[in-house]
Amino acid sequence: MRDVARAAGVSPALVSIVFREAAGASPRTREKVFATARSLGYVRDERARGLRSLQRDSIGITFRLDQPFQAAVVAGVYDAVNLAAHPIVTSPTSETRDEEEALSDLIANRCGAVIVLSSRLPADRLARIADDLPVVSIARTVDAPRVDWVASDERGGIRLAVDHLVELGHRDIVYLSDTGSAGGPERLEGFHDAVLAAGIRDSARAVGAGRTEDAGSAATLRLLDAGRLPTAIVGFNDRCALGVIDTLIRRGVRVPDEVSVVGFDDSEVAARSMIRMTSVRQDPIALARAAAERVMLRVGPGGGDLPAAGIVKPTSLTVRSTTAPPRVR
Amino acid sequence: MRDVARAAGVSPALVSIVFREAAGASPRTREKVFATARSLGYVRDERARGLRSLQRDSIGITFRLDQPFQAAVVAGVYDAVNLAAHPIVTSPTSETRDEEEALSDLIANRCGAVIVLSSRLPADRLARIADDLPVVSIARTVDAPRVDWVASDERGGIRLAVDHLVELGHRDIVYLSDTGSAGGPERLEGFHDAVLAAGIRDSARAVGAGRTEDAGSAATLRLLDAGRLPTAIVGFNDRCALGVIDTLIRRGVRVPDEVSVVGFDDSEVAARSMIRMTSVRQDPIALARAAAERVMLRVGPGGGDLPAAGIVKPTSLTVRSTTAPPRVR
DNA sequence: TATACTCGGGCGCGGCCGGTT
DNA sequence: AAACCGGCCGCGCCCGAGTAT
Repeated sequence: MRDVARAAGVSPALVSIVFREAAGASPRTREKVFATARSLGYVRDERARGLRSLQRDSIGITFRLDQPFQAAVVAGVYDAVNLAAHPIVTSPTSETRDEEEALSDLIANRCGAVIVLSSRLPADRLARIADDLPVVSIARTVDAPRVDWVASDERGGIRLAVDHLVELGHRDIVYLSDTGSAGGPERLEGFHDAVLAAGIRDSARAVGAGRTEDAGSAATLRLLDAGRLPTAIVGFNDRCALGVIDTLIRRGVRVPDEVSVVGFDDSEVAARSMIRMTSVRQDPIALARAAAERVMLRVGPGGGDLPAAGIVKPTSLTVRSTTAPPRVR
Repeated sequence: MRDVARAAGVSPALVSIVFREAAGASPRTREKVFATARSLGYVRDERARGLRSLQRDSIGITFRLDQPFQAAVVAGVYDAVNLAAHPIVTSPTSETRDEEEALSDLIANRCGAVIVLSSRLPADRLARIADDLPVVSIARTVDAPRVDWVASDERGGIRLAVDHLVELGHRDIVYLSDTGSAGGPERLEGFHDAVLAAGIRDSARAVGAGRTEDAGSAATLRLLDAGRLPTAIVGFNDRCALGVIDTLIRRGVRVPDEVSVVGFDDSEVAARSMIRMTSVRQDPIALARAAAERVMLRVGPGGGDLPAAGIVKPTSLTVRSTTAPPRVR
């Protein structure tokens, strides 16, 4: 900043004024300062800025690196946030880097608020963090004071899937559940609701599986080996459903001729590949936008006093080629 | 830190000493300070730390959010870097957030070095950045002074693919190229080399395509409509190859019975789904580790004087179910 | 002399002051 | 009155120089 001031022939204080877009500089000077800064490749020191400006305005995000859906949400958050007012700090998790580490990085950077994606932390842990700074959870409902959340209508989504299958004529339906994941309990409840509403309680059932291709594959193998293959399977998510399809095909079971399969997320792989999977769609951009608005409200003046809000975004069903009427026996 | 000092009954400076693991504190005091810090939920302010400690030791990374391969590399970098000595700052790019923005964030955080993944910036731009701080490029060779790079053996990878196809009996091979992407030119050269070496120059050719499913699909449609379908297609990457397979199947062309397809990256989708794609494998962990070592060398004492290094990591071929001998006509 | 601890200055910036053109 | 200057403080921490056992 000193260098820019010297090069532009003005005082450092004026450069500061220009960069902050504060009053007290002529348009001509503004342009001159910006120009010299550009030619010097100068960028304000974000650390010093954050350190000095007492209000902590940056927004931290934790997300899982290997989850494309979460990547889409993160991209959406960047688009929805006013970056000039709220710099974003990302802190990814992975197989070997857990959420606590990721959060601790955000706290070390003194973020003014954090957005957690599909957090698997217990509600009371999130609540403890929310004592210090606003927490907005995406794709995970949190029943805690002061923790906001934005999630898809998981219940309704599974219901769309079941209704679609019932309409096609299916009654023998299996839902592959994963209650350990964010949204898992809601999806399971949604399945039970839908099954009751459709009056197929005796022929439909849920079994535990998981959120990966391997989990879907293993669950399918168990169904095959037990000789209890249904006419339709609803996967916990697209990855799980992919494992189902893969395994069925390998065992010579045709999809959708013999077994229909529905996924959840409507991720790119469901849409693009030769899979053409019928899937429950949740809108990452809508989730991101809602969370961004909420978090900007929180870091704004008086935002700390707002009661915790839960925002539900609708889901829809994308019908493709892995669902069809059951074979008549 | 003041609060911790007060609570522990010591001076702030001593707390600093303890947290830095520097000499000058008794084991008893150390434990007491850590204990009170833990009970207060205190984490050092990363911004102030970086501001004061003149040596800029943090490592910035830019990567593309919607590229799973890059996500794997980022996870690998976290594992390979000594995080206590070198905090990592991530700065993702997306459809709407370009590399320059991402880099500017890293510069604003005064990173001591940056790792760029599959950068599409021109070499002279990277060189200009490298005037100010060490730059290590992953999955993109850079011919510039002071810019290190770590990349897979793209040439050799394509050659593995072509040799595999030739061994199966293919002569009529098309390579779908994308010279606009990192590694693109090398892969194209590798294709030409391999074709020459195999003596199939008259029947093999490269055509422009792209790096997405749509690009692969469009190129395939052009081949189909021109009536010039080869017996084997090598995609620029897995996503491109996926588009190829998808389009072939929809047009009633069986894979691999009528046309063999090879991808590049050996990403999760190639391995897991019902695709079972033969693909050239590059090792994200090896790339990450090499880059991490290089960057830690650079930020270390005397690291600035090292000449630029290019490190090539070997590729391999993962043979699955999308390649087979050509149909005898 | 060594070990344990304290003190004070300053990193780059923001924000406020009185003063000058 | 608007545009600008110079200076000072302090955000939270690091660190060299100092003090006390």
